[in-house]
Amino acid sequence: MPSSPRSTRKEASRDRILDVASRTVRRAGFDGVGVADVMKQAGLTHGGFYAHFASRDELLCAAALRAGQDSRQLHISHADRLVAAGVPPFRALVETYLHESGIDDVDCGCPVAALVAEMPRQSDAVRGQSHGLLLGMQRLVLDALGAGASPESAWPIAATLVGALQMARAIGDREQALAILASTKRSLLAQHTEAGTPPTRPAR
Amino acid sequence: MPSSPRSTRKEASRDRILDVASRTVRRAGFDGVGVADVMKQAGLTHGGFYAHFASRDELLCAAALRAGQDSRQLHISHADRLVAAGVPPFRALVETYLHESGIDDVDCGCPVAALVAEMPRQSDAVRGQSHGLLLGMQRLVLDALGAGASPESAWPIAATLVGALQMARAIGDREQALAILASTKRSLLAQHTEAGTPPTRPAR
DNA sequence: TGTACATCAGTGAACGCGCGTTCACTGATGTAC
DNA sequence: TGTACATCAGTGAACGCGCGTTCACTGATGTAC
Repeated sequence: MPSSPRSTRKEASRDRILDVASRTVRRAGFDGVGVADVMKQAGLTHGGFYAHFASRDELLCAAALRAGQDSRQLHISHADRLVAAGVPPFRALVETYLHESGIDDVDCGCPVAALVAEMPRQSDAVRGQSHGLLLGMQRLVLDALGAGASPESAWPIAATLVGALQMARAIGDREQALAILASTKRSLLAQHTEAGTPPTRPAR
Repeated sequence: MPSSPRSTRKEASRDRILDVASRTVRRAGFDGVGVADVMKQAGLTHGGFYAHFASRDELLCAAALRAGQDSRQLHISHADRLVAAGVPPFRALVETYLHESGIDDVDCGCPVAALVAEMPRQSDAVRGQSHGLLLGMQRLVLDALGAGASPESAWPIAATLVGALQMARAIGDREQALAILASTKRSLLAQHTEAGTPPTRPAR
């Protein structure tokens, strides 16, 4: 099929590499991304890597970006389904983010929860991309809060979501992990159920 | 001074190694702890390491334990000073944990914030110690909440503290980091200021 | 008090291994005539 | 339609390096007589 003007095969390879890397970085962190391993999982040999990326660091940047896009899309498609079924947006956010499946499906989960602690140690370029991930999460929360919410009011909520997911994953016992998710959901929903009132009114 | 019965010199070396390792693990994560580097910072050569620990993994266990003890002690001494000055215990917890200095002084800060995302990937032994760190933090929050609080009610608060500290550290901009800490403090204090009422009443 | 010896903490060279990166080469694809 | 050639994605061996771990050895400390 010689229809495409410029090589689509290389693009397909790069796409596969990025897909593997974006899952690996969420499962194993920035430190856990190895060039040879990612290439192998993408069905290639490690030598060809530098035809796609100038360095491992460039891969980390691209993987962080891709991870943000993918997880955002997955989150929104799930939350929107709840909203369409009549669930209020904020509750849809909380139920989606703190869903039980987030404990196991780490490699398609939230990259902020996976990477936030490693961000300060990364190169300038990777920290730049990471900053974008944090702002993306802030935006996600703000959208769920509705028009009246102030930008800063998103941070405590984002922090609670991220921290709870991390802890649920870190606790060995399954039952305790579910208890963490459940009590965090309850707490967040209790704070933001004053029907229509913009939450966490900033003291001015 | 031949007073001590059994060698105190080796114990002093081990103590120095552990002190370095407990700070390193909080600054650079489990992955960032290198045997040779830790020994060098402790004023020793790497060859002598295995006279003190059976393996790097054993060092990680001991370092996690020490980090938990040290940061707990530091936290309590700071919070108790506030309580002695008339600050309510829960507010003392929040002000201490989300103090600005926590952004910079990573290597004597909370090991849960530093390590939680890496915990699931560690060996059984290290995950065991890590579990202890999580329970230690739960206890810290419960103590600040007072007698009436249920154990599960500590999790959302611990998650919020951990997530906010991580995000403040990860955001490049100083001003934004302080904004995250400030808005999280406000949010937590607003939730738990119903004067004496046990917070986050679990729906039974 | 002094000499001989055992103990023990720490040294530094060496090991095998996996990593990121480079590079000469292969083999397939697509173009030129 | 067919042959010759250029392009290009990917291969696999090789590199230098730092890691965790091992081990023969050193030099100081403390005990025995």
